Order: sequence, then C-alpha cells, then structure tokens
Amino acid sequence: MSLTKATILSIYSELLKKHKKQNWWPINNVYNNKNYKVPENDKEKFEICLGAILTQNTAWKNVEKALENLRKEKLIDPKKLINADIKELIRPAGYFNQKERKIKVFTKFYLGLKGRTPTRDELLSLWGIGKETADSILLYAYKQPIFVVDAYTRRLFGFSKEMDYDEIREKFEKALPRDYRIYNEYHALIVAEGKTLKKV
DNA sequence: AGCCAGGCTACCG
DNA sequence: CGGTAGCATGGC
Repeated sequence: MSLTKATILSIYSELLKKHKKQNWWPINNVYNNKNYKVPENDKEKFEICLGAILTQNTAWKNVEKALENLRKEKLIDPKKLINADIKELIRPAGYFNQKERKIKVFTKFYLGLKGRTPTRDELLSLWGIGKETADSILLYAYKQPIFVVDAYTRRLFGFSKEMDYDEIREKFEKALPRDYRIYNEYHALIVAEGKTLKKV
C-alpha cells in the first residue's frame, strides 16, 4: 500500500475517535488516563527516561512494577540512582542485568547534561539506547518533534521488519504538523490500537 | 502452557 | 554488511 499523507492524517482521526486521547507519557504508576501527562519537572522527566529504557521489548505493566520499586526507594533521582544497586528492584521488567547497565550508562550521561537537552546522536552513542528509545526520550521527556516508530507502527501500517526505521519516521514527520503534541498522541494511539491486535 | 511484550547488542556467515 | 540468538519477567 502507498501510505499517503492523507491516509496518515485520516488514520490519526480514526484512532483518536476509537481510543480517545491518551495523554502520554504515563507517570507515577497511574493506570487511569487523567494523570497521564507531559513532564512538569526534572523528576518526571527522568522517570520517563527510565521507563523508556525499561519498556524495551517489555509489557508496560511489568515496567510499572519496576518503577514502583524504584519510587519506594526514592531512586527516581539520578544522583541517588547512580550509586544504587537496582538489579532486584527492576527485576519485574525483565532483562534486569542488561537494563541495570543501560540505566547506569544513561544516568551518568544524564547527570552530565546538567539540564541541557541531549541530541539524538548523543543518545544513540550510549550503550543500550537504540533509535526507538532515543526518540521516545526526546519526544516524551524533552518534547522534541520526533516521531517514534515501534513494532506496533510497523504492524499497523504494514511496514516490514526490513524497512528502515528512519525512513518510516520521516514518512510520518513529513505527513504531520511539526508539533511534538501530535507526534506524542499519534504514537500513543498506535500503541493503544496495537495492543488490541493479534500478532500475525 | 505457551506466546508475547512500547528493543538492543553481539556475533555469525 | 544483513540476519538472528540471547536477554528474563509476568500477563493473558
């Protein structure tokens, strides 16, 4: 199928009508939509980054357990987290050996930013941060207009696994207004729809 | 009881 | 280079 700009726009409207506004990113272990929101402070921003790493190939429900454990230990704080042993706390999110390392690498980098917004290339240079994670961090934590492509996006729109990530991303970015709020909502709606679909 | 989840790296040919 | 095994837990 040729995915035109008009198609991308109309599918957005359809998904919005079907699932209502998602208001990502989910923060504070809240399952009802009222409390989903963009980050309002540094702590929320950091939590989004952690969630983006923890959710790699992992169901969000499991990520929430890990985040809740970190929250109880007051570790949603880069300065505390950097010296903490978090392996057992993040165990529910799976791949805990790798993810502890990924989180530590990222946190060290995050502290070095001193509040500055990272570039995509900087994020991609970190061990454990690939394109989807980098773009999720930029879009949801830093409000940068970058469209996030994930497995659901490929499945829903019929892109094969071989189709280049950035090619797909640019297709969406060109078709939509350059507005992080639109990219935010569209990706969230794709996930909402994707969760209702069976894998082929 | 499997299969799957909001990927990424390392290694293989 | 492109392709793929390995990583790990919990929900459905």
